[in-house]
Amino acid sequence: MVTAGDDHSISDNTLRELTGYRLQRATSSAMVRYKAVFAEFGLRRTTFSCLSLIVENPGLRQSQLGDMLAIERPNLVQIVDDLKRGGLIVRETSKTDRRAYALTATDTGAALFNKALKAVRALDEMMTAEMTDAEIKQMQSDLARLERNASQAKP
Amino acid sequence: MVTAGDDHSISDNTLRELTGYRLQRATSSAMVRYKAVFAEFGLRRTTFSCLSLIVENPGLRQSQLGDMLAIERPNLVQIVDDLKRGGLIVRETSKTDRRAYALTATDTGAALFNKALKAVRALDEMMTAEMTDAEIKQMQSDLARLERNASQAKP
DNA sequence: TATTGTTATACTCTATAACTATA
DNA sequence: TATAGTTATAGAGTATAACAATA
Repeated sequence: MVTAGDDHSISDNTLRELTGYRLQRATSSAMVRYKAVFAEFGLRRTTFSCLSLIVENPGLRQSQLGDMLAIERPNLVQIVDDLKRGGLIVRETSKTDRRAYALTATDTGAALFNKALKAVRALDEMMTAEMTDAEIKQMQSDLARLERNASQAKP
Repeated sequence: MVTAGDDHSISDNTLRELTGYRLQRATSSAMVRYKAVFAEFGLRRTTFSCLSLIVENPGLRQSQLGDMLAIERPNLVQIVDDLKRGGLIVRETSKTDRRAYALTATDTGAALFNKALKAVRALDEMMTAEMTDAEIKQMQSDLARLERNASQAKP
C-alpha cells in the first residue's frame, strides 16, 4: 500500500470523475480572473451582471433584476447602491407603481460597461483558447443544461 | 424602444454569451443540490472532498490536502476538526516529522464516504441526463481546460 | 392581502497576518 | 531560516425574518 507520507504523487481519481467537482474547480479558478478584470473597472461580479441587465433593459426594477439573476432582494440593495454611488445608473420612482424604482444606466454607466465587457470577452477568449467556436457553443449549451437540470424540482 | 417597466420579457443576451456567466450560473445551481446531498451524510462540500482524498491517500498531511484542493491552510483546521469529531478520520503525529499530522480515514469514515459517493454519482447522472457518455467526457475535459487556462500566469 | 424595497442579522467560504513548535 | 499547523480576523456572497410604504 502506498501511503501519502512518503510519496509525492497524491491521487484524486474519485473526485476528478465527478461533474460537480470539475464544475466547482473550473468556476473558482475562473472567478479569480474575472474578479481581477471587474476590479479594473471598479466593479464586482454582481455589479457587472446587474449593470449589464440595466443597460440592456432600461427602466428595469430591482425585483426583476433579482428574478433574472437569482439574487435575493435584500442583497440587491447594496449592489444598486454601489452602482448609483458610482454614477453608473439612476434610480427614479416608477410612474406606474410608486413602490418601485426604475433603474436606468447613465451614459457613463453604459460606456464603462462596454469597456468592461470588452475586457471580459478577452478573458473569455483566453479561457477558451484552443477550442473551436463549435466546441465553445456546445460547452455553453451543456452548462445551460446542467443549470436547467439542477434547478428542477427534486424527483 | 422597449422599456422593462411595461414589459415582461427581459433580455440577458449579453450575459448569456459569456462563458464565465454560464459557468457561475451552472455551478451555483448545481451546488444547491450537492449541498443537500452532502447534508444527508452530515457533510459539506469541503469535508466531502477532503474525506475523498484522505480515503484515497491514507496518511495524507493537511498541507497536501490544501495543495490538492486549493484550500488555504487556516481553512483546513475546521474541516479536519469536523471530520475528526465525526469519527470519520484519525489524526496521528507523523513519525518522520513531528510538526505534521498523518490523516487516515476510519472504517466508519470510509463506509460513510462510499455511501455519500453513491448519492453524489446519482445526482451527477441526473444533472447530465440526456447526455451521452462521450458528451459528458468532452464536457469534463472542457471544464478541466477552462480551469487550466484560468490558472495560468497573467500574460 | 400581496408586493417593493429596506434593515438587521447570520452563516458559509475564503483570505491574510501573526503566532508555536518543530525541522 | 523555513515549514506544519494554529489562532484571530476580515471580507465577500448568500439567506431569512420583520418592517414601512404602496398596491
